[in-house]
Order: sequence, then structure tokens, then C-alpha cells
Amino acid sequence: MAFLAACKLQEPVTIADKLFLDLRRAILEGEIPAGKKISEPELASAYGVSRGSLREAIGKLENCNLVTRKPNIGARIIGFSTSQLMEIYQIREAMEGMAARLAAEHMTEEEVARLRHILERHRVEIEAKQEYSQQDVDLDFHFSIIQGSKNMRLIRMLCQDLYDLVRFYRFRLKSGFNRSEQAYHEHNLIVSAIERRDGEMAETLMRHHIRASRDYARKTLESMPQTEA
Amino acid sequence: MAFLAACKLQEPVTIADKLFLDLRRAILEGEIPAGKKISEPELASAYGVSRGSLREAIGKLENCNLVTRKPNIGARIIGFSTSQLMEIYQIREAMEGMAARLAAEHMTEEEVARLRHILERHRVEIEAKQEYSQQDVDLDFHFSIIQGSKNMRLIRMLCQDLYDLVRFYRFRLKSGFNRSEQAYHEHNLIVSAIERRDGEMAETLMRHHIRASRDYARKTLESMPQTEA
DNA sequence: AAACAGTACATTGTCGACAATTGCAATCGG
DNA sequence: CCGATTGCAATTGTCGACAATGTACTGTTT
Repeated sequence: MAFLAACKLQEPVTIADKLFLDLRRAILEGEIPAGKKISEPELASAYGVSRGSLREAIGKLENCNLVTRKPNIGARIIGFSTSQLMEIYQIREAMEGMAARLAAEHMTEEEVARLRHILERHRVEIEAKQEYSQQDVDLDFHFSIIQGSKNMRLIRMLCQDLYDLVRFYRFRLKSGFNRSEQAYHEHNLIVSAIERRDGEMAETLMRHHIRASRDYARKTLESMPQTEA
Repeated sequence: MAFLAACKLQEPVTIADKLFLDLRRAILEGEIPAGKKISEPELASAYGVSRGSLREAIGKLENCNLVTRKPNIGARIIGFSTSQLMEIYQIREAMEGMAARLAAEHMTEEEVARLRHILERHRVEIEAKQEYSQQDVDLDFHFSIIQGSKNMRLIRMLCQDLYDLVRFYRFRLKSGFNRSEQAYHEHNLIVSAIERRDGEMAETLMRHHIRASRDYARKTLESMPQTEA
């Protein structure tokens, strides 16, 4: 997944950083269940590090919005709720819409070509019905456009803060969403707009795309109500 | 300033939290100059706390985007540059536009009335030519709309992460921006749209307003080029 | 004189121990 | 039998000391 490599630019040099990446992966991939309370002594001994380093790592996880802390009480992994997911979609609609507009203005020709290539990969894997890879390709697609905006702060806010949450939810709802053909079609329109350097259209199409994803997710979640808080 | 009170809901109970708020205020109000490197032993003894607590506070400052850290090298206060400011305006355009749309849909009648009252305060202080209060009122205005969106994550991202930066820049460029009358007019249109519950129009107007502020800031900064990195 | 190497200093990262606060449980009183 | 209160255990917050890394200075070499 080329997705993650470019996100965190610096490789972890300090113990707390390595621990942070380990824990983040563990949370995103569900090894640590959602909503679980973090016991500092327990985790510290489990990973063989000091409590101080662990606390520093937890602080970084808090920035990624993957854990919440209350003073004198402790830290716990975030839970997932439908309303939270809808909130995230709304924010993505606004920010990725802007990202698409900026990408249409600022992407280099080579970057646009790479984007078109990602889309091609998407089509191939739809025909082969590779469901997991489709999700990775989807992330790569959105990630490439975000990077194409060239707005460093927008990139950081989306890739570091928000997309960890997206992956968190996506993992726990995986294979429930079978909207790939429709998504591919919408992606195709977006890339075309970017190729024409039509920022206004790219933003409109991206917002439409994310809103459609949100509506689909809401309908899917309502039809299978085994969501625990 | 009612602005800050509602932002950080919990009062600081732990030492690191108090230290964090102290340092944040010191940075935002320019007591600590922009770009300055933070010496952990120095600051720790200056505030009479341990280095551990200070490091925790610095971690929180990093989340607010007010300091940047490099491993084994240290932390420094962020610098300010025109391009960074333009990036922030772009993000605000997207997110606050969405906030205005949601506010038009979700604000209670009482909240709308309060918003109209803030606008009235704005008008009074323009006529009295109270320049500082105008900036506070402006923050209150935008903050109220953001809160009116009822999207908790959007509120957190804007009020905690982005608006610290806004205040950081605003303090250092204060009284250079004399756009109050125009801003008041635009604010007025936005409130009217919200009162009519016209989300689409509220978003359009808010985006226009922020874009106009950005253009004005850019022009002002270009005409007085004493911006040090 | 400029550049490199080595050493000494300062700063950051890491750790284990102590203090303060919270949550639970058992006991006491109604 | 139920509720409140007090005491205990566990967890978090805080601190000072040690180790590792980066930095500046000096002395030597080309």
C-alpha cells in the first residue's frame, strides 16, 4: 500500500515513535478492540518499554483521534458510531472537495497521469472482483488527489488526522460496501475534470461522490443494525 | 472573550494542562517570539515544573500546530509565512463554508437570535471605531456559526486545531486589516441566509466572505513586505 | 588557510520511583 | 435489606537521574 509510506515522511527513530506506529496499526487493524480502556502498566510491560515512552505514544495517538483521554481517569480507544461516521463524511465532503479543486489547478502532468493509472488499476480489480484491493485502490485514489492539492496543511489535516479515522471505520465495516462500480464511474468523472483542469467541476464531482458514499453507508448501516456503541 | 471559554470545555486539572494553556496564551499573544527554539530545561525551571510535565505540554502544543518537533533536536515555535496563511484561508473556506451550511440547518432559533445579536455588537463597535474589539467580535461570529453546525468533529478541528493558528497570525498582523465595514456587510448576508434556513446560500456567502478576506490579506501583505521568515 | 577529526558540553530521550487521585469493597448504620 | 462512609488497592500524574544523541570548539593535518 503506497498509501501509508508517503503519509508519515520520517521513519521512526525514537522508541516512542516506533511504539506509536505499532499501536496505531494495532488499533486500525482491530487487534485492540474499539472502546477498550488502555492500561498503562499493562501495555508498557507488554511492549517492553517504560511508561513514560508509552504515555508519549498515547499522546500522539490522541492527535490522530484514535484514543481519548480524561485526566486522572485514563485513555481508551475510540468507539464507533453511525453519527460519528456521518460527521466524518461531511468533513471529507468539504475538505476533499477543496482538495480536488486545488488538485485540478496544481497537479503536474505526471501526477495526473499517475492518477489515471490508479483508476486503471481500479477497473482491472473490479473486473477481477478483488474486493480488498479495491479498498486500497480507493484510498490511493483519494490520497493522490489530496496530495495533488499541494496545500501542505490540508494534506496533513486529511492524511494524518482524518484518514486514520476513515481507515478505522473502513476496517470494521469491510466488505459491507459493494459500491465499487458506481465509485469507479464517479472517480472517472473526477479524473476527467482534473485532466481538463476544471477545478470547479472537480470539486462538485468530488463532493457528489463523497455524499453518495455517505448515503450508501448510512443505508447499509441502517439495514444491519448490529452496531454496538 | 466568550470565544475561548466554550472552546476548551474542561478546566485544567493537571499541571501539564495548566502549563499547556499558559504556554499557548504566551505563544498566541507573542510573549514567546515566533520561530524561537524551546529549551526544555530553561522553560521547565522558568515555570517551576518538571521536564516531564513540560514535555507533555509541548506535545499538546504540537497538536494545536503551534510548535513543531524534530526527534533528538527539539521543539520550536512555528514561524509565519504568507503562503502558510493562504493555505489556512483555503482550508477555512472549505470547512467554514460547510459549517455555515450545517448551521443554517441545525441552529436553534435562540442560537440564530444570539448570532444576530453578535452582529449588532459588530455594528456598534464599527461606529465607535473600536478596532480590537472588532477582531474579537469577528472571532465570536465565526465561532458561533461553527458551533451551530452541531458537527462535533468539525467543531473540534476548526476551534482547536485551526483557530489557534488564525489567532496566531491575527495577533501578529493586527490593525493592519481594516476591512470591518465590508466584513460586516458580508456577515449580515450570511446571518440573513441562516435566518432563512438557506444552507446552500449560507455556504456560498461564507466561502465568498473568507475568500475576500484572503485576497485582502494577500494584497495587504504584498504592499508591506517586512515579513521576516 | 581550510578542512577534517576528536573531544567536551549541552540537550533530548528513557527509565524507575514517589505522590496524588480515582474506583472498588467491605463494613457500619439505618 | 439497602444505603452511605471509610479504608484499601490500583491507576495515573509528577519528578529527578541516567543514557543516547546532537553540537560546538579545538587541535591537527594537508
